Amino acid sequence: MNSPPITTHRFGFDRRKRLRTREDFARVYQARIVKRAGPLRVYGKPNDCGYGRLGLSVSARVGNAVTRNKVKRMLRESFRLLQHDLPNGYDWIVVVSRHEPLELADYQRLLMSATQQLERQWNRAGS
RNA sequence: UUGUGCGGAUGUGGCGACCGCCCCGCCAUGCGGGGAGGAAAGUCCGAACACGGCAGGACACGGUGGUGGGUAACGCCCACCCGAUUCGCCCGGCUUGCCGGGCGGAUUGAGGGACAGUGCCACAGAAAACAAACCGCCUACGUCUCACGGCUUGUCCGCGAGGCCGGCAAGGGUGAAAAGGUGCGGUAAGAGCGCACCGCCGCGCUGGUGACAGGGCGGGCAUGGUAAACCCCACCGCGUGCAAGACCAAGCAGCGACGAUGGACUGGUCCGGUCCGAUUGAGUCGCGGGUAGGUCGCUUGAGCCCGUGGGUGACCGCGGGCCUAGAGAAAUGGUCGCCCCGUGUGAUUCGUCAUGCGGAACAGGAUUCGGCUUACGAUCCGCACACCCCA
RNA sequence: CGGGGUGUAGCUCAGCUUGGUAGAGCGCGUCGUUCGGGUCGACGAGGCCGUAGGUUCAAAUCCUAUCACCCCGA
Repeated sequence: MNSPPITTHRFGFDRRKRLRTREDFARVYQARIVKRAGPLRVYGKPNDCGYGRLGLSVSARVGNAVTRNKVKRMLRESFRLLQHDLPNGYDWIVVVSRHEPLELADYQRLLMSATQQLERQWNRAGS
């Protein structure tokens, strides 16, 4: 309580940790490794950055601009808080289909299970 | 008092802690400052700005449509005019519960022209647009037949009934609409046939910037509806849109067909203007190849606030103050605590206390402004209606 | 962000230009044909023309707003 947790982890989420170009997205999509988790489809592919990066794809079918923004904020916040617990060194793309927005904890749980399944799949393919 | 509808105003409360996001600045591992809306929405209008070398003319096409004003401009806003609906009061008429007129209030109108022309008006109905006559009404005039009466015995007169030729458009009926309305006179019956009032048309007068209003003279009346049908008139409009466009960097590969008073700039056509071009090929079409990175445009603007003056008002002038997102796979969020508000439950010494839930609707900048339209929880204000209470 | 289009029977569409009767094919139901089914033939049901206003005597059609879906543009 009176001693704040001393952590070496930082929970920032700046522009370097996002997928920003057409090539970034195309490279992950072309790996064609995808897991479904509730309303989310998560694509994953290892990168050589040494940290995880996130890209979001939320089409207009999900809802109007307000609900799209809300979903994207939830997913970014989930990734930000979980970024040291998720499998390290991957590029992720989360594609969202139409649904009612969920709580933050639900998105965190969905993201965690999908990324762990993807890592197992990559390890099997590598070995 | 409560509820509903319409119109208007406000637009997710305050403080703090931690973890974060976008932009800017600095004495730069950090610190400081700024960070969604009234509709940011729909993209329905109008502009700014950019490019098309110039942005010009005619036709076509599209838009707007009472008048005057506001504005950079508008299809927006303001004031006024006119019409429609409704309510109240007054007057007149009669068939006494309806019709007509005047005044006032409220609401409302995409509100130029239907005597420039063309088209359409289904069904019903006799007739749907230089009127006509189904039922009906009439027998005065003309004529025929029959009955009766008269005396001057006739191709006579009177009277009555019926028919024909006719007269009429009041009433019935049809329809969304039937060719001015009401009343009186008039007539064989009727009718603007005549008159009064109202309406309509023409001419001129007065008032008003004007739409228009008022009254005068003349005309018995012609001129149905539809222009959110074509169209006519007046006014406006060149096209494309920040994915406009300017610059930098990177990268590639060409091949085939067609092709000449031809092609490009412009789009629907033509004119004007500019440029390119003649088989060593302007350009068009098809196939194929390369790039999808960066900087600028990018936020100081018909800007906002306050005061003051002018104007009925929209709005405008003057003075002072302020700088208020500018990112581009695209930011303004999450967790928690306290206060505050609403509400449920329990306790209560009726002052409150404890605890649970909720703090919201419509919705988020994407070049920028001015409008319009649509969406919207709660609170407040105004109007209308309903209900309840009191008198 | 900008530009354009479509909503009509269960499905695919016509009708809208020039306003008065809502139609076609497939599908569905009943009957006939057949031993039975298919094919074929006859008859029939099924529509607030996406929604809401307006113009008109009259609107699927004309005008305005709104909702949903689809396409195109560096």
